[in-house]
Amino acid sequence: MKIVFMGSPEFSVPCLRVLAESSHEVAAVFTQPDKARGRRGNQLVPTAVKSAALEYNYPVYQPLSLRKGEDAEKSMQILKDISPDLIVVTAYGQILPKEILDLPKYGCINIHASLLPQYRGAAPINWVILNNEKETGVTSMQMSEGLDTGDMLIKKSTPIGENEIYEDLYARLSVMGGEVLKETIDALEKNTLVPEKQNDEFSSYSPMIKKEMSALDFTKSAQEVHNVIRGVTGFTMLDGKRLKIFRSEIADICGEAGTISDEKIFAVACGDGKSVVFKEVQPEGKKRMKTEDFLRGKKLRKGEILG
RNA sequence: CGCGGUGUGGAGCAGCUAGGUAGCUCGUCGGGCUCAUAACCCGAAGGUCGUUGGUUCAAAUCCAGCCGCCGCAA
Repeated sequence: MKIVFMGSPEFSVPCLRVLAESSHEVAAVFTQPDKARGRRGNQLVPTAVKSAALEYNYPVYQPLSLRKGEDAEKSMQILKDISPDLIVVTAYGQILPKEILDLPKYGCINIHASLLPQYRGAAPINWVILNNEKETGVTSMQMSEGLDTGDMLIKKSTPIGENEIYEDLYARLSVMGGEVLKETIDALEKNTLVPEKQNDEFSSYSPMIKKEMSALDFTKSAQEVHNVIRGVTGFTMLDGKRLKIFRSEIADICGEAGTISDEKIFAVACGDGKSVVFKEVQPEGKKRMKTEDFLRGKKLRKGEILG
């Protein structure tokens, strides 16, 4: 088959590699435009998918939009010229117009990082952790006009560990995404796919993550604080400086909410009489490090207030 | 030229404002002790103080450029 791939972040890369290692032809790769990033000189940074695509010498297109403007028209023309049998989309970051959805013979297939119909939308991996889910997965679907509403094709689930963080899950689901894509395409060729409609009654939506959501509120329960740290990386203030928290655990240590309840292991008391123990942190201007390393250079006092 | 931080043995840091002996908490290695539990005691190795140049009798420290890492903002 002649396939066009659309994706942007690291999550999409395993899917692209699956296609690259298959017998199918990748005729083009669409990804988001390079973003200005960095503090010095605003350097342009390509997406992970672009970097990977260049390894295989695939033609890369980075339209600003597929829906309107000059880029959209050009893109449409490019796609028509290619006339792909299938378009594979995963975490592309743009909504495809119906015209494109209808273009390929087999339509467009999307790989989504949740067990649909739950957690449709942009940030399913963050939200399953924020909501303390015990299980999530990857679903492939035949794309339709709605956001992640298409008929489901293949679904794979995986348990979420108590202390597992967004990064861990992201990496795991990313690999699973590749596996699901492979199975989906194999089944498509053998014509053994059984599309299953999504039950909208059980659907839920996971909106984009906002920065404020990372601010830790220690008046909440330790579990809730723990989930924020795991799901979106927490941050708080210590000594007037910003401190990011990447990993944590819950411990039965009492204390006044928002104060250090055990200075030797960096435990902070929460609103429900338990504490979160920071396991991996990053001080402002410093590298990310394990708490034990952080504590070698920084002396904490019991009762010290955070936030 | 968006704002700012930072670079010191293997790790995390102090020292820099007021230039003059390389320090702390760990780790590693050797020895002792034997359960004091993130055990303790003694000893040792290990550093061109990011880099280049400048000032100076003397620079980790002051000045300038460059490189690296990072937070915020986009």
